Amino acid sequence: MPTARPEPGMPTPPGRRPRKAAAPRRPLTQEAIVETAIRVLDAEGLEAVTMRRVAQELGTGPASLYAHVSGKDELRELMLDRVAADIMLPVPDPERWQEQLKDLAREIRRVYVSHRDIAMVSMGLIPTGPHLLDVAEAQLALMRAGGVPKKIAAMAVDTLGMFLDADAVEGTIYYAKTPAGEDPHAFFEEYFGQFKEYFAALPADRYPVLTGMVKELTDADDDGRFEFGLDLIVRGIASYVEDGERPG
Amino acid sequence: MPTARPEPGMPTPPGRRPRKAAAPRRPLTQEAIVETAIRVLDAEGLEAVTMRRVAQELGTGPASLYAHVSGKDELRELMLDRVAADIMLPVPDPERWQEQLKDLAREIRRVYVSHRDIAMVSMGLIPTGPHLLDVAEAQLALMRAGGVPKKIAAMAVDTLGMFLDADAVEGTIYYAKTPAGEDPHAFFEEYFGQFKEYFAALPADRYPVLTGMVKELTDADDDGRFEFGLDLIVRGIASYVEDGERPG
DNA sequence: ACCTGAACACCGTTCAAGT
DNA sequence: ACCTGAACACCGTTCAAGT
Repeated sequence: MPTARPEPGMPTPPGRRPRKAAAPRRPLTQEAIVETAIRVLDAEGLEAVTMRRVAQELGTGPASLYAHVSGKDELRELMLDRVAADIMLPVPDPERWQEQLKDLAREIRRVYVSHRDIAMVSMGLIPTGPHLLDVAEAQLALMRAGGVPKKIAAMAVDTLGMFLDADAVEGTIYYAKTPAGEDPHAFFEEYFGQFKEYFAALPADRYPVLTGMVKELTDADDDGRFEFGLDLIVRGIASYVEDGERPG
Repeated sequence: MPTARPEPGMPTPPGRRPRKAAAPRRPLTQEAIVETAIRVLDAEGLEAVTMRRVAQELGTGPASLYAHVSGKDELRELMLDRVAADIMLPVPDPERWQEQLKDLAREIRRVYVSHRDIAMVSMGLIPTGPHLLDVAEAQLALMRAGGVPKKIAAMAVDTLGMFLDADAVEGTIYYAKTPAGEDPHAFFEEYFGQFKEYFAALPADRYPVLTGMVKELTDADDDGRFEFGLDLIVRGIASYVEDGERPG
């Protein structure tokens, strides 16, 4: 045992000051950095994931991260790809491709939302990470199995991705705004109630249509909105399947 | 003329040091702050719009802005609403509501994209500004004139908004990434070319479908993608119009 | 009422120096 | 090769003090 590391539980001998507080248990690796960043993300949201904060959590300074990660943007992309690994992918069944595509979209939503506002990273990003590409491959495989032309499938994977990103960001943004320490649900209720009042008080002469449907506009539940948009998109994609091309 | 302000063109008399460099020409108002912020946005993107930067542009310190604006978030919302004032709104023609809704979407896209990544502010925001509400009112009016049920119209305005936001953000993110001083078009060409190579080099056994349609995936032009998604959404909305409810 | 300087508590990234 | 402390050039917001 040539290491000078102190035995756990033993006090520091006099005059033998430890370097900082506690040496990082694990040597710094890209994996450890990404894991730690995701822990911070889950606990406090994407905004809290700073180079300094992640470094602190690992018991070092921010400069140390740059040996394993090129910067903040790369760290964010690595986090997203790591999260994408949790998305369960279907085995294509050409008979049921539309329902399978919807289920996959729901699964992506589930995983994204379970990691706060991680979807923000996906917005405007061309996927290059292995797991993100697995997800794209699965979507394309379902559509192609269903007879969707290549050109259409290529654009549809984009449109669906935009929808999923926007929905996940939209859905988590209120939680992100919840002041630390407050109950997110109660805050949300409060927050949303204010908007109902605001819309109801709008001048009817300037906004005749809007003020005539305040109830419909403010009652829209998240899941209903998601299912509505998803159905629109999947039905739209299906409309491009030429009858002869459809297997089964 | 009781003011001690120096005559323009005159040098500062000895021993009469001016407060800073030059006094702000206009007194600070919310309007002037928002205008200045939009000028910075147009020139350098949303990220460059900081309280300190806007203050500097107005010849003051950041603390001075807080008398007219509650903080950075409010300033961003005010900027978005100001920009939304430029969106030209249609007079509903029930016969052509689908084409009018598409045209309005194209107009929103045009205005958003002409102000860099301003759409980022819209993402996950419940519209409350007068001009943003005008736009929502116009969309709802078109759909209602076309016979779309209230409940559907309420959700559709949300879905369409998500699509427009995601598209505008997606479309400007590359420009936002262009290093200062470089030609955006040349950078974009370079940047995108690298992705083509990357996709072409992907392992075909793990990504069989994807690697079989690299051309379709990387050729997708922005406008084509937008029109595809827009058509999907508008056709989807139209499918909810009950035949009896349609005027004409 | 409005504006200010200074301060507080943060950022991402670089770099020379250490091991 | 990896890690570090210190520095650089920034952030948003608050607050006591001025006019």
